[in-house]
Amino acid sequence: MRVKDEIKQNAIIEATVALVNEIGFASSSVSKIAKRANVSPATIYIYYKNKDDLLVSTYIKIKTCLGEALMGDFDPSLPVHDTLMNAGAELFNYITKHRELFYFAEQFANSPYSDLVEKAQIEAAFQPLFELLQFGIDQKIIKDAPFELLLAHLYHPIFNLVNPRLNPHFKATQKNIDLAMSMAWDAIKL
Amino acid sequence: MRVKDEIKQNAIIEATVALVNEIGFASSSVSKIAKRANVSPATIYIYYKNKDDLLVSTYIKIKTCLGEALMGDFDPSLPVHDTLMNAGAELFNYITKHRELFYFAEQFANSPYSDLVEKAQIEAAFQPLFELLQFGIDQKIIKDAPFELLLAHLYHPIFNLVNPRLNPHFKATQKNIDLAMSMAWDAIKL
Amino acid sequence: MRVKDEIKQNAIIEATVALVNEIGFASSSVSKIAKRANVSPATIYIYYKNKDDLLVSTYIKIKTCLGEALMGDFDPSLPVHDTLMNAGAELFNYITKHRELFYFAEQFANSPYSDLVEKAQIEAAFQPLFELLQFGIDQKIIKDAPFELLLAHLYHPIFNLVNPRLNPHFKATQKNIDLAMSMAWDAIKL
Amino acid sequence: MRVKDEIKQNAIIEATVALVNEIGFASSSVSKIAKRANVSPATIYIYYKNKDDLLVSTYIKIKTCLGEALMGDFDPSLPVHDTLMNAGAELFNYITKHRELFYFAEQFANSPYSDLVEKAQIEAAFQPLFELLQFGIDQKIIKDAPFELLLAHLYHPIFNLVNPRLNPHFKATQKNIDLAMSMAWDAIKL
DNA sequence: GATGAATGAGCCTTCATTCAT
DNA sequence: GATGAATGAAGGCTCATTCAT
Repeated sequence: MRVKDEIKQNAIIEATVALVNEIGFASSSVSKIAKRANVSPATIYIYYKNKDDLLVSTYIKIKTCLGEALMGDFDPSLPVHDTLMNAGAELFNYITKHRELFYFAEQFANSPYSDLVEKAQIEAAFQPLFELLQFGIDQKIIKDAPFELLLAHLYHPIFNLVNPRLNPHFKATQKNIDLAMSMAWDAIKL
Repeated sequence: MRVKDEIKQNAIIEATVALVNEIGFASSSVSKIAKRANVSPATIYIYYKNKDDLLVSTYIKIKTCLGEALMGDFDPSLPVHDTLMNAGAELFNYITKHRELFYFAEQFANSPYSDLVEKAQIEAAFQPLFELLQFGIDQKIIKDAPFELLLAHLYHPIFNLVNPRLNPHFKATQKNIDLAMSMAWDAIKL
Repeated sequence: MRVKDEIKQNAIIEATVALVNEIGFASSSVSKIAKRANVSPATIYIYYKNKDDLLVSTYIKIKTCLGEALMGDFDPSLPVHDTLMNAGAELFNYITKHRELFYFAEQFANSPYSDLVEKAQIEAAFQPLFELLQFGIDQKIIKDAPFELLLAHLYHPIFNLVNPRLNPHFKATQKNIDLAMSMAWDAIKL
Repeated sequence: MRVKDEIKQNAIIEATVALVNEIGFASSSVSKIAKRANVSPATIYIYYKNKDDLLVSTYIKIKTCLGEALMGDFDPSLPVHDTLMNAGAELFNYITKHRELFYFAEQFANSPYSDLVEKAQIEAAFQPLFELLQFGIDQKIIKDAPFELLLAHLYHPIFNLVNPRLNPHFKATQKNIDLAMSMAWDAIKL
């Protein structure tokens, strides 16, 4: 018998992301995705249970990747400040290099599809960051606030700024990014 | 006649917002909205050119309302800090009182429908805020950064935190909101 | 507004019956029926909740019609024997005149769709027949057997014989029909 | 090798019959049957040319079996009446013991699939019965009527009564079966 | 202005079948 | 012989929109 074809699966994922970015979430039908991936609609149902599964799986994959990119190389010997700023730079890097994936994830997270995701699964990928923040709080370097609050000020502005749908005029220059990160630090530092 | 019209139109808007919040954007069909509003599908096309127009108009209306609520009573005699903090509190108030409208707007802004909106039209509603920020910059009270950057740190964290889809665990207590606003001020103040 | 079009509805029913007889039950898709009825597939869903509803409704309509044809003019003054034989002739008449309807009903009754039918609804249409049989039993003209048993011998052979799928070689001559009915009488008479 | 084959083939047949009885004819897809039989869809195409062939073969096998069960031990020394009544009892026995097979066959015979069957092939299996009837006619024990007519009265009522789809309320007690057979005899005897 | 009927296009999914291993 | 992957076609149904009243 034939064996599942990784090339095919990747083509499906890429087609999904690309199409969603081009024509949006609601208009991206299974058959359009299939056509884009040069695959039969039925083939998609070999790799995914249904359309929801396809989208959710793609989102989780992206999000997990992002987590790894962000926190893959936390250096415990560095000061908290430096590590967080590095991660911010890394985040910006990742987004710039994988714009397609990022846009898809943003659109997904703000859509009702997001409700289908086991949130804990994603939070797990960000565990190291939580631990670092806790350490910063304990060391009285960072304000003693819930994680969500800290993250909302630390990284979310970047997410927001870098999204052309939300900030069409923003220029993602190095200077602006540095500025954004330094403002973020001002927000959370004690 | 006129009165009747407005009742029907409001019913349509309310149905749209409610349905989108319940079953999501893509699943909210015109006929479902019509049924929810106790109106014929055809009637919707009397008030709106098409489905896009219905959704876009609803979004713009909400966004304009929000702008008015936020900046309706800027008191030029108050310090910049106080005015911005007041507006933040007002923002939070508005969201709490009109959760439905807010959720709809967020989902809309992050969807491809957003691309259909003339952004300038909405920015106009926030002109007073821009002027205030510029004044703060000129007075060397606020960091000299592009408006988007300032706003991304000033109000966007609130938007983010208050959205249960993005932050399911966040408790919107007064203490947390105050904390968030004070962090926001730390971020933008010079 | 437009009003529901009886012509259209009849076209749908006729198309359903004709198609099912031609290409069979399982192959008769909604869109094929629609095409045959010169109607959009969507239109069918205005008149019927779904495919099952279309088929079940059609069956019930046919069965009810048959009941009326069979027992529409029971003459209480005639002997039981004559009434039953007349009804048999009527039954044969009806089948001959409405072969299409009959074949459809037979195929339906023996398919799993049949399970969707509220049997009581159909039995109601045959109440007069049950009463007549009971009268015959009470008068010691007919064997004292459950109704199903009597009917299985009285009319079911006709149903069976007249169905070319089950009896391709049977010639439905008057002589054969008369013979069949007289055999039926021999079976049930005391 | 050979043994293995037969096990697999039987699993396929059993799965087919069971599934058709459970979810009906039209919904029984090849892949569902395969899953039920713990076999790959492709495997079915090793044993059968296509889906039609699978169903038709299964039907013919059942029908042939039934013929053998019915007429396997005709005893020429017995009176015609006794032989026919015995066969009736045998028929009822067979149906009771192999309900699944019987239901499948009934559904099949009344569906368009039935048109694919070479009828002569099946009639052959019932040759002894025809000969016995002819003998009864010649001996002036049985009415001189076409075989179909005789059979329609002799055994068809049993088929009808015993099918819960057609007679949901009928109780197949020994008394009722005996009664049915005696009525059948009354119908055909001279 | 307001309506429910009507529609062709398209939705998601499964089908019967074949392919490559 | 046996398998699961792969597929174009078709399945039932709903969509955004227009028509006739």
